[in-house]
Amino acid sequence: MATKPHRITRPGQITHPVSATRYVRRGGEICRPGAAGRPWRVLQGSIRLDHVIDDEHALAGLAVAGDIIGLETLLDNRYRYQASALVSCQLEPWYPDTVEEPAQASLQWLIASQARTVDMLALRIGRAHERICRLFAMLGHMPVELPRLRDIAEITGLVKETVSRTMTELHAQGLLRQDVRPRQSRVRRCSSHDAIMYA
Amino acid sequence: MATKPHRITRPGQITHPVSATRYVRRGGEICRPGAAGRPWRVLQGSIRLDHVIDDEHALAGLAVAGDIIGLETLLDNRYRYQASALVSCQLEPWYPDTVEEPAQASLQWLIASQARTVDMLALRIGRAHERICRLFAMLGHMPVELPRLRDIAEITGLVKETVSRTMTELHAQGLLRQDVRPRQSRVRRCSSHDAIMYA
DNA sequence: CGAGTCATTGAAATAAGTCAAACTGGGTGG
DNA sequence: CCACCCAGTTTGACTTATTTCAATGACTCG
Repeated sequence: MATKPHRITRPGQITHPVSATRYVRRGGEICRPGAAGRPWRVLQGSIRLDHVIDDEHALAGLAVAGDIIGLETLLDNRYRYQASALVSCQLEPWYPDTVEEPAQASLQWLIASQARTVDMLALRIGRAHERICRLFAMLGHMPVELPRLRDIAEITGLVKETVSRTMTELHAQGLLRQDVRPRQSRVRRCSSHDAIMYA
Repeated sequence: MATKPHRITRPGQITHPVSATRYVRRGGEICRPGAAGRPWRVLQGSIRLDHVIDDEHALAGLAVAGDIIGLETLLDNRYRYQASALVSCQLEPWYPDTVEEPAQASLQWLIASQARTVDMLALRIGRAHERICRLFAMLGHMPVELPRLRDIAEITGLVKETVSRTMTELHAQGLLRQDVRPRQSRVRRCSSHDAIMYA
């Protein structure tokens, strides 16, 4: 707080809504189902959405730069999915464009959502290295920061060991930049305080 | 024809448009991307949606009884996906409920779409028999008519041989009704005339 | 420094894919 | 009307990519 003024870790404590850009580090939780909140636009990074039911979680979607998450909050102010950062993310609050006709806009979101579904499904067929490369393509080619192997595994429907071996292979083939390795960075113990807000 | 009056096998030959209910037989095409059309409500049966690009097709979604397909036509009157009947289907034209606020309704569709995505993704992880059983659960337990093995395979991300073997297994375990076998019925040569309309 | 998570590696087990061949049954055309 | 055709299905033998299980190393964070 002292070194980073205006930092807020709890929703509802927004101090200076001048620029409410929100930074979430790799592995951090962005929102949880049932919690109150608003939609966000992803400025940077990539996000996984999970459907959580009885502490079982199932992959529900991916969001990359430009996408809007939490649209369902427009309905009743509640998140339906858990969102967590695959890599470090930058978000900004998003408000519906009142200029555009609401129904039209909603249809656009629907179409975008369905298009994303096609890509997601494709991440679960084919060989391991195909799946992983396809994922990287979705997240933006040549990522500087790599998602956790566990995340990659859960998204592609592989196990983490397979992902690890495949990544090693990809490195050997020069398909990944030398410096891009997943080994670094342990995800901070997730205590719902991973979000860092700048005012 | 003698025993089943009013049966028509070619579109364009609608005789009595009193009820525009549309019947499509297993394997039949319901709509194709780019074509003009309207939304339909699925009354019976189940449908696969495919994203077609350069005669490559990728599974894009599933629709079961109660679902509405072709919502995107509200935007520009054009279908985005190819829809074909996994099993024989009954459809009726669907019109947006003007009573409900459009944006609200659109959000509901979006939420439904995302929920369906979760289920679809689940069809591509786990063992073959788990995937297939999960699919049947989605399509409504204990289907009387079975989708083509090829469809089951493409939806679950397996190959048709694996599906065939697994089905045999399921039969042996009594998990499928004796009379429910996929072997019957060859899908009619698909010349865009598979729709059957009743007046 | 320990605790815990994440990543890596190896060896063995196996479920699923591949390739090939035969069967099936309903359309279709002669 | 019937033989043929063909998509769909079934089955077998073989291959292999991936999972599983287990153990170790690496790095963060408290």
